[in-house]
Amino acid sequence: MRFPKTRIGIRFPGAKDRHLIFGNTAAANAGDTFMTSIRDVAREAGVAISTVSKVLNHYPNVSADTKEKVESAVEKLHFVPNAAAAALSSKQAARIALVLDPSRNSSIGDEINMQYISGALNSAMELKLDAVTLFSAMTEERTPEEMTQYLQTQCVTGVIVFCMNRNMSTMRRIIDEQQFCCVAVDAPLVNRRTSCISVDNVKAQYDVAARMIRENNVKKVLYLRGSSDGYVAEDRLIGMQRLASEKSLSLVVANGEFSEKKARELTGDLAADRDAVVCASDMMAIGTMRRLTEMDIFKPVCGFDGISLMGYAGNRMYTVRQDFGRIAAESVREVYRLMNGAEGRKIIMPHEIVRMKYEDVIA
Amino acid sequence: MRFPKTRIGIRFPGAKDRHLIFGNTAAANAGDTFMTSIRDVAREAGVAISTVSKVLNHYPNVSADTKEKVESAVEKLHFVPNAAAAALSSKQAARIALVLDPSRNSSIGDEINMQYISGALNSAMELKLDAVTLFSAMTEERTPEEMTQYLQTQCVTGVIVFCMNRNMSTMRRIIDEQQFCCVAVDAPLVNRRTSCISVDNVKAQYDVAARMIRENNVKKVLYLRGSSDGYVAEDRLIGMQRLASEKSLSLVVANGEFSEKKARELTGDLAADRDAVVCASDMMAIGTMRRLTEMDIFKPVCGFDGISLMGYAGNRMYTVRQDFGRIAAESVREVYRLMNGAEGRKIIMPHEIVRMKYEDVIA
DNA sequence: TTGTAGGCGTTATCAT
DNA sequence: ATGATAACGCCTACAA
Repeated sequence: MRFPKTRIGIRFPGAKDRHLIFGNTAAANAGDTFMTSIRDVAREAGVAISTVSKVLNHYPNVSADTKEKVESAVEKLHFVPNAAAAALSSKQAARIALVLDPSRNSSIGDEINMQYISGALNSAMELKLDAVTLFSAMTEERTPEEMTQYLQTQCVTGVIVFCMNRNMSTMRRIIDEQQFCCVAVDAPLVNRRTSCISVDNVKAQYDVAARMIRENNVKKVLYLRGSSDGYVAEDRLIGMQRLASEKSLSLVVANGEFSEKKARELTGDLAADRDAVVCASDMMAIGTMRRLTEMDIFKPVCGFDGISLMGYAGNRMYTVRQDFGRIAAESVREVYRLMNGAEGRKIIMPHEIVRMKYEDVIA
Repeated sequence: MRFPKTRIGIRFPGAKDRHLIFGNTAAANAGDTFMTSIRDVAREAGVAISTVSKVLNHYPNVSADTKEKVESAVEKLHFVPNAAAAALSSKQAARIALVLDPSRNSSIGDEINMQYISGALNSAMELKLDAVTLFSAMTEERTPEEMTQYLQTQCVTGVIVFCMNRNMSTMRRIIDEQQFCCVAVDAPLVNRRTSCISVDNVKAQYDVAARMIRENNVKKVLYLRGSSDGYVAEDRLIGMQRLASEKSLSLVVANGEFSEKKARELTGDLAADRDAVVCASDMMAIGTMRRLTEMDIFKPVCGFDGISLMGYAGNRMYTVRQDFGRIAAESVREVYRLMNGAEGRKIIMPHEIVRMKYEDVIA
């Protein structure tokens, strides 16, 4: 037995013979996969391989004439360069990793993560970056050294962390070590090769609560804050506190941990003598509203994120809409900038105060 | 100017000099990235490169002694083989592509897609396959030739299509051409190198409707079918028809197109004289239920899919729960089988009739 | 059982 | 402006 048992793949008989007949166009062995290579293009265009490479990579110093010849050969042969070979040769892969946490609070997390993914993938495609998606569980179960090796192995040079929180020690080390270009979403981490991106959480929380308070007569508010694993919870709390002090509100703060369930409980315990409940996330807002409905009392509630589930949650609530797809797209652009040598920086994305209703979310 | 403008990446000064000093451990030029290679491992273990390779790939015919030496060297150096080089060299990449459609009916699609993704990625990791995710929009805007090239370029040998429908001509061609190992989810496409996987849609639709009918006195049912772009709609309809004829039910069928909105409308138009509404998807069930509530009448409704949004939709409804994560995991295992030479086949996954309530979906 | 050497498709250096 | 050619890191047929 010559081949290892665990190896994967279809055998390509004859693949090794191809060069005997120079080029592979003639080697039509059954089962062989035609990988039209740069060599075929070169032959078709009647130029050297290196010239083709120069055309493909938009080098200067190629005559318009040869350029055209090469391009038409490329077209004719449907040639697409082999990414693996390019990466191997240049050691400069145009490859980024997206790190997500799929296990966040189910419904909400799914919607947000899908928006992240599709925003990122579309943007990556435009920039001709290819992307692999990883889960935080996968990064955190590795040591920083293992993770570094893994990323190098995969020819990844840029990483976008969509779920950065204080418990992610491996990713934290990766960021600190600055060996890769990173973008941290919703976490205030910046260095020469790391940028961060988020909405202005302080202002957004302030804004949405202010809007709700302006339209209702509220003096005493219950604020359900998020857990402090994430970095955004503090900012949002600050926004709320700022509003409370400006408007001389009575403020009770409880930790709802971004959990619908926890918010339900806290609402039951603490909401009775409050005029309104401000929640640091939509899921908590939904839990709160639901509980209030069960208790058969009405109080204004507001959330944060702008997920479509809010449209199903009964009463219309104010919330902060973040455009997650756009944030992801911008993150990709930013990591691209970094990969081209730019310095890390902080990016603030716009937000919007909205009122979600069923009619708007239904398709 | 020597480097093309559009190139990506951080320069690694000195990278090309490394071989002058044989091996790269000594070449600690600033900015250089240490790619510990199989060569380093070989040196550390005092064996030949090919021997290391054999150990790594679990070839037989390696003495336990050298095997151990190599393995400890690997561990010591945190060595991880370079996937690009391996793929390039062997032309047998352990790489699969996941094709999804993120634009399906928002909420429902997000939840399902995330379950697909996480199920697939986890399973891929176990099998040491790496996965790239693509969107159907990306596959379908390419010609089959371009797509083929692209996949080869990316060293992809296996493809799982989670959103296969009759409009996807490019993927259809890819499947028919049998150049890649494919798994089609929810589409009855099988050939030597293509498997398909889904629940038994006929039986599932029959089961859930039967359950609902048994517990309510229903004689006349409105069935909201799905659009026929997808392959499952027909099967579900058949299941419903079978039940109707067995139980001598009066059956009215309308095309709800898997749309919540459409289901609302149809409910308004057609439900009045019906005893119950059976929907081919949860989203339609939600739309239906919502409309019935607005009309202030109650009729039993059942859905299909088992998404958690059902828990928010008010009344408890029966639905068919599919374990999308498990389906995805199984799909990956199947594509792995195919990549190892197995033949395509049809796989039926189990389903479950459930009644979703708020308490079950809240976290 | 272990080692040697040639090749995978591309990029980059250096002549021409 | 173009063309040889040596890497890139790994795999594998074949020799030892």
